[in-house]
Amino acid sequence: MKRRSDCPITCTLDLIGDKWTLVVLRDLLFFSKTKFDEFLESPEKISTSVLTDRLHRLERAGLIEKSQYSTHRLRMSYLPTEKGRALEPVLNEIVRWGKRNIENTNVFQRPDT
Amino acid sequence: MKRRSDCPITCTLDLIGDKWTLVVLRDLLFFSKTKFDEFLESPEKISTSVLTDRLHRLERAGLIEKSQYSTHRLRMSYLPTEKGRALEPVLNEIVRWGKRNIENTNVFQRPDT
DNA sequence: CGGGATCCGTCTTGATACTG
DNA sequence: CAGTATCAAGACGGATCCCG
Repeated sequence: MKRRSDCPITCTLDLIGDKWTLVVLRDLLFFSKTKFDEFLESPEKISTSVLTDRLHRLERAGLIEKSQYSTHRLRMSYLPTEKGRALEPVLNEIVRWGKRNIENTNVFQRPDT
Repeated sequence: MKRRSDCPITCTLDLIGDKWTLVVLRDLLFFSKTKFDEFLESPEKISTSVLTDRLHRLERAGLIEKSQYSTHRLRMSYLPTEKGRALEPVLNEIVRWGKRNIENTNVFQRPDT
């Protein structure tokens, strides 16, 4: 989606404000996933086309960096940039809210939740 | 979207993780908008059908409450519940990130940004 | 007239199957 | 392993309709 206004909330949401993107970011930031297959394994069952799309968007937005970590066979890894890691507080607040306001969410073992 | 897992992030996103919902929440929490028309006036130009849908979802999720504020003529107002107001920290973190990491976002005068 | 609901064409997203 | 191609499903925008 194109930029819709100059509001910092709207602009941020235009980059990351959809469910699949945030699931990918969770996997990157909280579970340190880096490979295509690892993202596919998450319980939400993202499909390959959506995953490809979201990884591209995140890369274009400068939130992750793609690199080949093996010379023969293409083995890609996706790592959050500084800018991407700066989203952790946002994710943390979402976790806090979710745990307090939604029943039956799991324990989710991670630092400052 | 139905609940996809027991992850607190995913569950939260299933409720509020789309751009229009969060724009409406911004208007509710930061700009104290309460009336249908006020939401329509925002620069993002939400359409009436989408607005109707999001207000319903937020109401069903228990994040806002609808009430009639005038006896004759139906004049509705939408107010955040306790649970809805608890999302402020999430929005605040989004604002912080947006202002730091996206060019040309506006000043957005609100408390703890 | 305020406050929506509904319909419809279009644009976007997603699930699967298949490939370099 | 890391995607693309294809096609189906769903979300959106705008107009119009409806009801008190």
